[in-house]
Amino acid sequence: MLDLNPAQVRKDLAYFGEFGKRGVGYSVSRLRDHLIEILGLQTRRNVGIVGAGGRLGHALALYKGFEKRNFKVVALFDKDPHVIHQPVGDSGTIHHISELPTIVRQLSIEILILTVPAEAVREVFDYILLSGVKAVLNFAPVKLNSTEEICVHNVDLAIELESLSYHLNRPGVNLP
Amino acid sequence: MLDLNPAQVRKDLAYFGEFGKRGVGYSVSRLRDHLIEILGLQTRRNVGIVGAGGRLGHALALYKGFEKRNFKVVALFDKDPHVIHQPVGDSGTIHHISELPTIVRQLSIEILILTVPAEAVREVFDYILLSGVKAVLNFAPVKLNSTEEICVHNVDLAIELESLSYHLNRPGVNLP
DNA sequence: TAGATTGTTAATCGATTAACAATC
DNA sequence: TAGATTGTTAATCGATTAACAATC
Repeated sequence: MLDLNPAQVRKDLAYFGEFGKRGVGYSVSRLRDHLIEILGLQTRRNVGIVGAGGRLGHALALYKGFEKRNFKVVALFDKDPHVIHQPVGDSGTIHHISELPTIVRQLSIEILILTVPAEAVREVFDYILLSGVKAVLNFAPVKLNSTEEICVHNVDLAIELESLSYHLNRPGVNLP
Repeated sequence: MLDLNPAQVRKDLAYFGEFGKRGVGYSVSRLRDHLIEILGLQTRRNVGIVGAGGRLGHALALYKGFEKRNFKVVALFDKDPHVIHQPVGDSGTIHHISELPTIVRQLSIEILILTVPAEAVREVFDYILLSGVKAVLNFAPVKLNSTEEICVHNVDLAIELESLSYHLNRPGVNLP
């Protein structure tokens, strides 16, 4: 499914330890447990959404898929005074971003999802750095770089479309 | 900004042609034009959203950022009879997915964005294959593989969080 | 013992980087 | 000519794959 050959799978697993028995194979359920452990997926992670007043933030706040994968949206933030105190689903009401550092610590939030417009990113990111959070998933079309302090994953929807546009121009170069 | 060295930039450009003058450098605006040409971003691409009745589909349908990057959402689709004929922004009303193949051809849609629940993916993807569209951006948590026929990019939000979870477990391994 | 499968070492391949001739 | 910068070839590095001993 992932286009890997057996040697590569064994090599990658070897990086973390020995999980199989020579001549026998791997126990699927025990291997699964090891992978959950390696990825840190045993413990539920608390997540906050910054820009929850926007449509994307709203959609993600109400998305049921995160709970199934052991992530829980526990707090919502926005800059716009009009949406503050608005309730969204069962993640409580929207807080002003100035409260972010305090609430992140109070609720042990480990990951922040950023869904603010490009213009707001710099200001909001300062609050995020202040909060001490170590992981950010950024949907704003502004690349944020990871540092020793904080790990950022950037998801830029327009770039995804641009990448598909490139493939449309050269048929046959589809495959991975 | 991208952590590339000069040699790598020259190498990558060389793959597509010669865009600079030795001893002088690159003309920024002409290089920009060449890159736009290579990525196929001169022409506006028509986009359809499948699963526009859901919150994510709805958010993407109303997102202003795509137009700025030369993509236009021209049609919306869903399976749910309750949302059919509902208007969303200025992309018209929501059509039933059975109309997808016809409308894709009528409106010259080149890219489809998939925002349906996991259970609906298989059924919907059959209509997509039927439509002959060559590029798909899939947000459903079900990996779809590219073929000679169709190029699929998968964006799985839960996997992004899981990846961040892994980094939370090993501080210092943040950098790219 | 014969067959199978792991973990690991060695060989291969491709991508990144360094070096340099060509050019302004 | 001296200095700078490209395009390209060669060297280096790392990742993938193949081979094989260890083990059941």
